[in-house]
Amino acid sequence: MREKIVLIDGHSILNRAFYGVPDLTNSEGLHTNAVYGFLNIMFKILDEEQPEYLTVTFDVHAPTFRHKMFADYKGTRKPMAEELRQQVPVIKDVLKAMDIEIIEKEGLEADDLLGTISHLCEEKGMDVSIISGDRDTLQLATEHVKIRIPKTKQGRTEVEDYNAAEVKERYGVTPKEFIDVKALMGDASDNIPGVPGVGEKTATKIIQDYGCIENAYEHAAEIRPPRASKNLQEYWEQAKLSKVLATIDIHADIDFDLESARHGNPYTGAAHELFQKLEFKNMLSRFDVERVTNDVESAFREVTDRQEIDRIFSEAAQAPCVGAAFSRDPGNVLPLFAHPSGYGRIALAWGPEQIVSIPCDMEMNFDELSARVSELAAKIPCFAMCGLKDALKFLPDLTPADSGRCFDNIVAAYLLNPLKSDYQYDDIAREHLGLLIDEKADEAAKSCYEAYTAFASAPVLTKKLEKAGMERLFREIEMPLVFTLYHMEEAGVKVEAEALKAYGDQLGTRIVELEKEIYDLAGETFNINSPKQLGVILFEKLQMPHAKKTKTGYSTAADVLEKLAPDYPVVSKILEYRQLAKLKSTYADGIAAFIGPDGRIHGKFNQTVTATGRLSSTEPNLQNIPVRMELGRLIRKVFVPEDGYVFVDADYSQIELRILAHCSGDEQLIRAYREARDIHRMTASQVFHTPFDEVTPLQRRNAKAVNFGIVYGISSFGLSQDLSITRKEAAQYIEHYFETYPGIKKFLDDSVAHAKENGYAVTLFGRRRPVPELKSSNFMQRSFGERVAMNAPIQGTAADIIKIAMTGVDEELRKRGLRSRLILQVHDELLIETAEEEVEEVKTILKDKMEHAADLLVPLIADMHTGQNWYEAK
DNA sequence: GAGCTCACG
DNA sequence: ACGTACGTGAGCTCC
Repeated sequence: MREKIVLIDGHSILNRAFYGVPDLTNSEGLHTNAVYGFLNIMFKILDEEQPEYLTVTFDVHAPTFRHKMFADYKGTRKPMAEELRQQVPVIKDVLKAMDIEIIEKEGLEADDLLGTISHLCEEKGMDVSIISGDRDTLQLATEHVKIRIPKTKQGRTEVEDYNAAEVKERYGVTPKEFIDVKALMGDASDNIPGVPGVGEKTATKIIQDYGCIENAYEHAAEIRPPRASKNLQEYWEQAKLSKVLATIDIHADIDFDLESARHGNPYTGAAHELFQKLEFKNMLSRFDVERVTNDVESAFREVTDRQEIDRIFSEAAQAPCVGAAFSRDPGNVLPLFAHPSGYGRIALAWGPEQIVSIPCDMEMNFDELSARVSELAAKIPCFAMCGLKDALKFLPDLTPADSGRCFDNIVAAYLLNPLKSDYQYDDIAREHLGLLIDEKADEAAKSCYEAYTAFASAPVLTKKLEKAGMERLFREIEMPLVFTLYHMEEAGVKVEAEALKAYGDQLGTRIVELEKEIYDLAGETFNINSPKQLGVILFEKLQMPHAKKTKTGYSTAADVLEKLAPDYPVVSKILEYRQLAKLKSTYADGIAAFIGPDGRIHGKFNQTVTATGRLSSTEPNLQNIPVRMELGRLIRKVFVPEDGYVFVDADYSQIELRILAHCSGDEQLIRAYREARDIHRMTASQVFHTPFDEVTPLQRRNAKAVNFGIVYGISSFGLSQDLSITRKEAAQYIEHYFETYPGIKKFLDDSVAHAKENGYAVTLFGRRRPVPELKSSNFMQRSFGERVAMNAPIQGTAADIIKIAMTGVDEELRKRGLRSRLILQVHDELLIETAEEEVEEVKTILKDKMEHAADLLVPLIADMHTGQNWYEAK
């Protein structure tokens, strides 16, 4: 049995994969499609061939590819796309992690490496498979050297195989003759000139007749067509040069040690780690978890003995840092002792060898156990958990005053990279500790892992935060906020269930009426909620002119329908139906489902979701309750304070524009805010060259839109859409705007330049938002990155500021022993459920904390309102 | 689960 | 020329 080696043409396959696999990115924004495709091809080949040896070759400096798809008519080479370039070091890392040999040698092309190695191996009596996307390598095919060209078709990989016989069959010449064919026909992408006037057909014919170009040259007179005959003689030197260029060197001077190419077990721990990071989830099944376990587990202990538990708590109390994890234990046979929340086990870690998991049992229920952890947490220098907010309910000894000694590893990981979709402890362990967690571990071991991760990653994360200049952001804004958000969620907001039900019923009645009217006008019944069906009715059956299309069909979005509404009564009805259906399903019925037994909604405020640093709100979303339209706004009447309380609401006046004024240092804008001028009117006056007092309402509205646009990272197209004006007009507005406020132009340019240089945008308080899109070779993506780079510092700074205000307000209310509570945040607005006798004091506190949350070059203004419900207070 | 639509700042 | 405003979450349809 002949031994076998697989040789992979690294760049060529990576390139194939890049263009064959749709754009994939992991949650950190790293492009991964080429790496993914490469590995798919490699695994397929390895599964099939089971070779004894494996090597991947790369060109050392490969700014370009030889493949034709990159060549333009001049034969020059296009630079590699940035998204692909990024992935070259990644695939090399992956291969290294899999213990797969990589060969690259300065001054040698990958083809020459492939040729030489395959020749060496064949001489040793081995079979060789060369995996390449490049047909140039076909000249290397022999009886024992097989060229395998993968094709990615609709996600499936098919491979074309060529030994010498298949080359002859397909191209009519032997592999050696293939070189001569190429010497005659040339190859623009490889800068091989060939002989003018000789293409593939003629070249093949000539070589079939004469075997090589030298013999053809001797018989040049006989060659037909005459054009080829003449040119072969005239360009003979060029033909000889072309043959040299086209010939792959099979005797290159390289050190090749077969043993180091031996194919062992590629499924290593390091590879597993990388695959997780790249989020190649379906490839993880190739890994045998047993092989990638680590030795942290050997320190794990499950403890049930009372005396032992006592010893643990007294030992941990002496430790500088304790990591903890509360876990739900679905396998617990004694759910009796668990908390109603499901928590039934607590793990603690206070050293690399000190990792214990304590299940609840008949001698200690969860409340007792957590009470001991609470005491412990309140007296040690550092208490770390992956997700502290949800644990605070069981840690009554921890107060906001202790936040400096608390460490939420998830919040820290979020600050370091806010683009991820979630922050599980095992991801933190892998990313920040290089620790792989055995997915098959039982609950006891998993809780140990989580506690250990909290304990061990805290110093690592701290270091990284310091290095990124985010330590104060973390310590002074985010960690205190954990407590404030916990307080807000605990407090919840009272909702009048009956009134909400009545509102929903009212909507329901009207919806039924509208449905009937729409079906009458349409001449048939259909599902109005289905954009697909609606599109067919409007644009095919009723023949309305369709302005826009989506990927899948007609657009039926509101802005399209609004243009049709004046001409088609049915469209107005559909718009009204849509509005009401939304209000009923999302708000009336949706919100009602979250009212708890206490008559209140305890929605979640998420601290680690948004890219910019804002909070997000879920279950339900309390940050998008209707306000712009009166009918929707009425819903706010069911959000009420407790008896004896009123709502005090405050919202920042134009906080983002004020931040822009501060950050840009633009003198005009700063002066305007200091003088409390009407900013939109002033902008209109200057941009449209109109005296301040003569600005029309339309001009002011347009100027307002420009101001908004600036904050979003303005584009003439976006502005023109928003204002329904031409792009040219929009561009003029912007141009005038920047002439008026040169400081702002400079600030926005600088923001983009900073993000391009550093890879992230940054807020006034040091919060970072990575902008990987800026490196994209795709115009649209890159433009998006530029807008993000302009918007993120502004939106993010506003988020920083209101977070400071929130903790300030929450802590002040508590410090003064008031009964009033902060209950909602809506980005630039805070709502306080205020005890009637505390109203004046609360208003003072709220206004003071909001307006002095940051010291800017312009005043921060919070507008205050009170009311008996949210509708009145806004 | 993706795509569309629409509610908010 | 390219096709778009920035940031979210939820309900619905349809594959």
